[in-house]
Amino acid sequence: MAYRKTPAEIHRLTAAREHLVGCATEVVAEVGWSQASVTAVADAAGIAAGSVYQHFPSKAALAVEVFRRAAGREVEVLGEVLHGPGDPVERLARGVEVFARRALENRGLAHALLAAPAEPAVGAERLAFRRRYRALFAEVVREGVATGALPAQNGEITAAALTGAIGEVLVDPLGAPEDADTEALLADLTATALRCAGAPLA
Amino acid sequence: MAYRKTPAEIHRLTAAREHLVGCATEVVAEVGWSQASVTAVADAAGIAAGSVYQHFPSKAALAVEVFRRAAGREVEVLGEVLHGPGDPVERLARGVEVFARRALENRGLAHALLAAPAEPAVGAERLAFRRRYRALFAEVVREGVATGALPAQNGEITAAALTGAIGEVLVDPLGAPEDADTEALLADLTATALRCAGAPLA
DNA sequence: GAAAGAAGTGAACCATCATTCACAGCTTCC
DNA sequence: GGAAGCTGTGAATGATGGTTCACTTCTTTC
Repeated sequence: MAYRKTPAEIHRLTAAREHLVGCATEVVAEVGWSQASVTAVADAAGIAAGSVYQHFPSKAALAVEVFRRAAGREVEVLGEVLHGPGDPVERLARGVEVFARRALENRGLAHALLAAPAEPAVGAERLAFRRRYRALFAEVVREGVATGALPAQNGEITAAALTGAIGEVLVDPLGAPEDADTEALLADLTATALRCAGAPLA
Repeated sequence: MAYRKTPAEIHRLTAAREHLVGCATEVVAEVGWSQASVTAVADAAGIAAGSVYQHFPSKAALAVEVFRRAAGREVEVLGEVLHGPGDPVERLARGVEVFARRALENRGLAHALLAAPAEPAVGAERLAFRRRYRALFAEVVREGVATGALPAQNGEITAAALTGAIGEVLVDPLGAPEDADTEALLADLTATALRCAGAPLA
């Protein structure tokens, strides 16, 4: 009598879940959290509203999953660059540039992750991820201070400042449809970030 | 038959409106925008929920008024410091310090103005005010570049970075009930801001 | 002091959505 | 092939909270 899921069925279910998360991410990137109703997301995924609850216990849980997936990718990429080869200042510069470039290449999503108004659960997640960005930056800053490439400073504060500065500089461009000169923006942002950490001018 | 408001009555009305705005500000500072329902605000002001609509056409209009009043004061104070006496770098340092100190002295309100989730109308207002902060900072940075006290840079970008950096550095302390060492935080934040603008170390 | 008009009240109204649930359609198992 | 159990459906449900409105209370005017 016991009913056991066949591998194919399991695969179908997880695929459906992945598809739902993917579609939800697209909807959020396009219209923001506030407009991403359960109905809108379900429609985008081609399922009924009620079916969302086969995969997630609540809308908030789905939203958190969407956020974690997308933000997790960014943390990972940033971490790889910051832990990669090169001296601390170089890595910091590349980290900022890569982060900003990826945001500008995927504006809708970046805006949703960084700035768009969201329900409390997502807000909490945003805070948590900001701490992770901060921790990554703080590490590199402390390294730079240790090697003497950067002046003595409170690495945590500098890291928080970097996180905030990057977000704020990007907010306007993220809202605009197309930026006139992305490269110039990236150069200016990177330069500002380096100054913020006290790196000598190139 | 024409009914004309007596001066005393006009005064009473505007006083009631002021009182409402003041109470709403307190409520928002204490519980945030999301918890500040019309009923809660009306209760705090000692009036009925319906009476709110004698003074404002909608809850959003009241919220915007609350935001503008409070944020306007900060812009004004910051502007006075940044336009005050002293060389650009000194003024920048004092501006950052004064801004942060005021925020830390009135944490609830500062958090509501800078970071707390809010309805779209308030979000738009927040963006507008961030542009004003940015414009103020940009002015001083450009001055500093002109006098040679600061290295060549894109003043707008630096100003945006300063705005974001200050906000981000303050977010955590604003959430905490009481900070261990406010003065150390202020010193670190100011130092970071100066580095961000490229000012030589003190 | 009485009529007329404005402000104040708060319970009812209404719109919006997340969530549920009775039912239909498939899959598994024997 | 048929019973049992799981997934999918989408209209109904329910909670929330801003807004309205018939009514009361206060103010002005003559």
